[in-house]
Amino acid sequence: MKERYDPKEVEIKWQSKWKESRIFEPEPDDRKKFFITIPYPYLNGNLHAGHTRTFTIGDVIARYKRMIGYNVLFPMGFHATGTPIVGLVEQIVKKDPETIRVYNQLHQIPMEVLESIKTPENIVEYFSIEAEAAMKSIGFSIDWRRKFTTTEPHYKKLITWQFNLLHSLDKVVKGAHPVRWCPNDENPVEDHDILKGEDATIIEYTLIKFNLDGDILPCATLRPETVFGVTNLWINPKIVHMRLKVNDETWIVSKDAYDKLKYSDKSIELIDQVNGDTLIGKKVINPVTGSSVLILPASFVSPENGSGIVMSVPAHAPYDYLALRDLKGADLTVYGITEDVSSIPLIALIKVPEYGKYPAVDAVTELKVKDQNDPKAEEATKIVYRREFHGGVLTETTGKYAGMSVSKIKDVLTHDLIEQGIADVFYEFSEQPVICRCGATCVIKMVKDQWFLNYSEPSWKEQVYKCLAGMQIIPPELRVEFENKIDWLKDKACARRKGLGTRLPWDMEWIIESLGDSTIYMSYYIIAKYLDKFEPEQLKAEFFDYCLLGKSTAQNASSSTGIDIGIINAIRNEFLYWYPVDLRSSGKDLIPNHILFFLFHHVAIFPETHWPKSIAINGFVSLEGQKMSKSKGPILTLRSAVEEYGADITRLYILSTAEHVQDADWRNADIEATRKQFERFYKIAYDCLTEENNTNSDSTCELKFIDKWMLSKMQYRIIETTDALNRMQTRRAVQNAFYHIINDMKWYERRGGCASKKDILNTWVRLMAPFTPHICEEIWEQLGSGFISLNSFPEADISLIDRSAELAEEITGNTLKDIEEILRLIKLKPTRVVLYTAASWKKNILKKAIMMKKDNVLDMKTLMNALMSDPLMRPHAKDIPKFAQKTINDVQGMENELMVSLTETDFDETSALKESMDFLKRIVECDVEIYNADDAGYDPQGKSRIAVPMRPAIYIE
RNA sequence: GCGGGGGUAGCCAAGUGGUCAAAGGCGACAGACUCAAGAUCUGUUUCAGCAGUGAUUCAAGGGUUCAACUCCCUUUCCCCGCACCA
Repeated sequence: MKERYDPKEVEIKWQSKWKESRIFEPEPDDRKKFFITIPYPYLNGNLHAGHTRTFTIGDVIARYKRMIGYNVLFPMGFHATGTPIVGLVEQIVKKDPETIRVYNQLHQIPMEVLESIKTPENIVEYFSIEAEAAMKSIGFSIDWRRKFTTTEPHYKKLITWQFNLLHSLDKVVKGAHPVRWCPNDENPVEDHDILKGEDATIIEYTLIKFNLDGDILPCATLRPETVFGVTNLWINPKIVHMRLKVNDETWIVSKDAYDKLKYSDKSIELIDQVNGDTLIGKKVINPVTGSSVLILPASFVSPENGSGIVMSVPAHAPYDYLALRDLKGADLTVYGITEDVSSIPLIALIKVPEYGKYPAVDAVTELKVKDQNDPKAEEATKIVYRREFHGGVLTETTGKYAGMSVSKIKDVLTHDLIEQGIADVFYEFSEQPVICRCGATCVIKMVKDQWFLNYSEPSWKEQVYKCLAGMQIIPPELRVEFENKIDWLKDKACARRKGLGTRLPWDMEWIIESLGDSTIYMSYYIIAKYLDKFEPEQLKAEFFDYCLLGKSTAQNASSSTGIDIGIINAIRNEFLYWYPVDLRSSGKDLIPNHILFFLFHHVAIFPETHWPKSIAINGFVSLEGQKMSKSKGPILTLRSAVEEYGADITRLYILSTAEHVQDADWRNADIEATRKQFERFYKIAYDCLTEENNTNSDSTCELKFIDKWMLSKMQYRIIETTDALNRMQTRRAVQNAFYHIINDMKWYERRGGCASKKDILNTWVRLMAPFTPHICEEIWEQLGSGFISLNSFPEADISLIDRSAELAEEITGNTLKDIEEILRLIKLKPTRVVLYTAASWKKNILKKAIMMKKDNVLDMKTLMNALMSDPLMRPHAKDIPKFAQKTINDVQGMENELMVSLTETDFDETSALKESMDFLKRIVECDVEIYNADDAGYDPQGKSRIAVPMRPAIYIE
């Protein structure tokens, strides 16, 4: 161990020793196993600070588990399937300036390398080498024998097997789904291809088919339940409508709606045009209630929204109510309407606590909305909608749906109506327009004949809920998030036309989408170790059936694949040993995709005993307050961080800067501070080890309060660190194992503690080993034998917890603080400091009060009675009430631990202070005297009277 | 809109009923060391105070309690996800 800390030297030394000794290459044995995985990185860039955080947390847990006796499997692979790598190659090959800049300057790829990249394979090769080197440089304890890339032929065999299996289980089905579509490019539009309307989402409307003499007038609505309250339809008389043949029906819709329908999965044929005004005054049949309602004119109806035909529900929609009211007295005879339409009776169907029978009417009255053009109409609509959605219940008007809450009805009702053929689904963007990069306006297209993983299937979801219920989620608050996401997940298109990946085995023109192929790859880590034992073609279904599922026999698997039966047995046994996954630790961005699919596929394929055990989630990392971006910057690569600060400091910093799902902000000023603290740690260790060699007095020196205090403190640090690690609170763990102990050591040295430094260091280094393994190995080399990485994690020794020593240090520290505060205020250089510890009668009162608190009988009356009956107390009768009252207040809020310490130890304040007298003298630079108030000695101002337990009185000259 | 997470001193950030004027870090200021700078160490950093104290604070407002940053209600602001993309 050198006097000056050189991270690089230490890190290279230990990384190569670990490698030579193969200490992170576990084989099954009789220990308990722990299988931890981190999502493999996607190879379209270098590992950055975000990866650094997620992976370091995983490595710390792996190292910790190893030190507490588990046989730990911590493997790593690389993800390369999908489209981004293909896209990146295209950009690099055509020398896109922005791409070249980002990858050359931010990802730090030399120009000659960039120029040599021609194929996706080049990218995969380059980044996989870089990523492995990066992970090694920061000291992750990964078993590298098991690495693989998802584009390898062997791996594709697993995916083929998996999808065949899912297909046979009816988990992969054919269907159609809506996508954002550019009519000009004739392609789905991805996020980064959108010029305008990036936030637009696809909204599903229900289309209700009103009947007009055989023609269908479809009305799009987000609230299908209101069909029960329709009093009329609205049509804009100035708009030309289209009559269409839609499948077997005839529809009338606006021109815009016609354009949209062309991209749906229906067959559409234009018949002729219909002017809006010719429809007004006619009567249509409400397909749900069977009632006949009038079509009325309304200028507010816009052809761009929905079908261009609107159903009117004045009882619950302020606009409809207002429009109807506005028609009062209007002359509609031109449309053949002679009745007074404003007297059409409203139909209520939702009961909501805030309003009477007609919520729209009440809202309009309440907000004093004038007419349909009043901006407040919008507000009224929002309020009514929100209140009805959250608190509304359907009334008898809705027949069999009566009593259901509005928030639950939509899906059920839509489903029912579609089944009866009286409704349909209509898609619309949440905001318009959505413009493609090419300039064209995007539409929503139904992609037909698409392959889906039918995640929405209730029995599949049921299994996932069951799996989740049996899992530990870290942090626990996130469980509800998982439940919501499972609930939200719909069928997922799982095949694409382009990108890297495995072909769908039964429909070879499709490539399996790259999220679907990243779901059970954890099982492949077990196989990946044996890749040199067989060719890809040998990995037939029988192989996976037996090795992963135990179907049939090893003999059969061997004979149908030609793989040695010994290998087959070894793989099966290893699988049974390592599976299931004990912990999957990931960034929070992967919850709604990778992590969720990981659960779905595991429950579909594996028996319950092999379902995952726990999931841990962590937040992102930003740089000096700015969001990182792989493709635009800023970005900080793992390698450059390690280059600049060293592996251990980088690890320590990223672990300590935020907890769990909280986002971390990487700040150079802060990591510099970590570096300084770390160098201090190194110096303490170095001094301790070299002192030990020179003098031998330490171990023979008698233990003082301060030494016992340090040992005691250490036990708490161990307890806290262990507890934090068990909850995967790495920040808290580092606080305790590092920062708090540093501060303890500061105080310890300042107080002149001398004993057991080496013992303390021994514990401390082992406590730190999961976080900063390199330096700890380096120190351990001088302290113990073997690798610290394989040594045991410290366990707290309760017998070393010393409450008297803690009280002694507390009183010393507090007294010093008080003296310093007085000195600061009186601004004098002291010549004499006199301390008086509290009189014994006060200590008695405190103890009595604590005892009463324990028995739950503490109050002023009881305490006074007890005190006054004690003859020894009588001399102080005058002072007792005031002190007793104060004591009661103190004791009410006193921590249990302290009460125990005060009553159950034979701690003596005077002797504790006497022991630290030399220290106090040194700090205040004058003579210090200590008396007990019972026998005050020198006390010119009678200060001893104000002394209370744990708070000596002070007199300064 | 739906769902999730947040709002604590100049900044970052602990803190789920009493040990809290509130850990830790950064920054700032002062002192020690130094010819000096840096590093390091010590202290201060809401306000007032020449005796260890007092007053007012934890987004805003209200409530529960002997006691609230901590529990409940209302309001408000910020961040993230809402998909076929890894």
